[in-house]
Amino acid sequence: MEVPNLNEVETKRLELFNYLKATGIDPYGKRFITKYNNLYLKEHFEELQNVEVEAKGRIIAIRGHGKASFITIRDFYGDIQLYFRLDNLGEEKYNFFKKAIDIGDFIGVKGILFKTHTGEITIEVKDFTLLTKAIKVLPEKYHGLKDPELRYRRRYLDLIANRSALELFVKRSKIIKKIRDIFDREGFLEVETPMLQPIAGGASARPFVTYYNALDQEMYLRIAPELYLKRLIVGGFEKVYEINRNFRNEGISIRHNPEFTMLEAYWAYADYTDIMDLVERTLCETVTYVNNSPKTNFMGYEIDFTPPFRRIKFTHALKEFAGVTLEELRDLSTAKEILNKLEIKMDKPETPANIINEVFDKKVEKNFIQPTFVYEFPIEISPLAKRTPYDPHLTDRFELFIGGLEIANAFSELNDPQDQYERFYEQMEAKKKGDVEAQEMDIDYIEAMEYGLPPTGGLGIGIDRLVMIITGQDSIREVILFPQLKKKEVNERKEEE
RNA sequence: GGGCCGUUAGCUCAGGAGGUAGAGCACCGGCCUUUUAAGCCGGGUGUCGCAGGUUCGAGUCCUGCACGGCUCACCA
Repeated sequence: MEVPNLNEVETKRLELFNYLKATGIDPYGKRFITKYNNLYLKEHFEELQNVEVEAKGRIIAIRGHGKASFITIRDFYGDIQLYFRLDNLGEEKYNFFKKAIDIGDFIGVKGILFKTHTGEITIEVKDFTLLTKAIKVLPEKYHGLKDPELRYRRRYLDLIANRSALELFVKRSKIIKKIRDIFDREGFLEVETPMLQPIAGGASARPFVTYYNALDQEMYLRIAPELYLKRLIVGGFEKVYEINRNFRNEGISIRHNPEFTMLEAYWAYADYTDIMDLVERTLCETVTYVNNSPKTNFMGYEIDFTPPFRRIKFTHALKEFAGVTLEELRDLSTAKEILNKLEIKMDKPETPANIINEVFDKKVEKNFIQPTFVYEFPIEISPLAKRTPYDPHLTDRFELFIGGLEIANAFSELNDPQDQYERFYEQMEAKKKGDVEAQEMDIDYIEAMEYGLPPTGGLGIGIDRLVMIITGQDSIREVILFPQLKKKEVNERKEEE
């Protein structure tokens, strides 16, 4: 039998647990579906007062008074107080409670709903049943669970001890549900495309590599669904979207998790200006829905999602915050002087693409606190976007920044297969020169495009970051239930025969 | 990967300048039939992250390692 490492308290509970089993009481109980949840009982007190009701939940506090006790139980919807009296339960049952029931256990009760002298809605319990016995001790009730490592590794404890954590993830669900509702309403169809891809395309990032035994080939966890979704547009879908995970084999930080949730959407016959309007109304409606206001607080800023968002050309943003022009950055010798002046160190090859990226990342992005569309991105860093009609060095592409974070990326999709081939070719050249994030040639995708990709507007929204901003969280780990942590044996068990 | 900081009881934390490890909650025993961070009396339950080193003596000083946080790099 396997015996966990337990402290003295836990050992005693385990003995109790064995005693319960021996005396025919199942410490793991059975079904106990109640008509009302704890919140409902409280909200409908007027009509349920003096009525016999049932309630269930985990015990989070016990306040004993000798021959009576107050217990607080918690279900998903809320807490409710229970009043256990020796007179009501009888000696045997009350003593069983005193002896065998602890904080952390799940119980089900039946009793009369009333209000105490201090105004607390309470169930005067006539009978109770043990639903599940807890062996481990819950974190402390007042200070909660603070240790970030424990909170992330054992998120269930965080959810129990810190009600705000649970509420935050409920809010995350609501945000995603609302976005789905809006896209559905707008006529988009939700689809699923491969997570395992033979070529990791659609973004510039290092992929996770895995191996598929049956096919005897390397596969990649997707870094984006983009190229598959556009194949669907070739196939005749007009409005599709996908909300799911992307995987990027890169550093973890306060705003990066290696697996993160992305919304991608494609809208045939539209362009990036249509997408801009779609993003504006989607975000404003979503924020208003979950916050009861189009405003949020993030990193000490009040952010207002009321349309229209600020719109600024990429070149103007470069000029305004870095004091440089695209032409200067495209000229290698001028660019080097600028990098020096701006005190930017380049680790990557000093190509125009990398230099433009670097200057924009370091000097420009962080300035956009209120929702801001930066549009007409340079061609060098936009290998999948359609060229701007009046300037072949720019693309019909925008990124949306909020709170200094990149939240969305969108463009009129490049649908010229010849041009796409050349752009992929340039990416391959960059890769040969050591750019590990450069994109791969995807001939199969080119071929799809040769059958005709109609003019299409495409969009990607980083859902985790959006949730951070809407819920006011500084760290992406706070909005991901199980953020990526390094492996650690946190719960070693000693083996026994 | 670099820098800084952290790791002490189940949880939240304190441990001056090296001298037998502390508090609150939780838990155990006693009292208490409307409390709610219930209260009162008594009880400390510990591999001080791990491994070395210095020292008569290390939670404390030194080195290495592990994990975490922040940050830089990386990441559109």
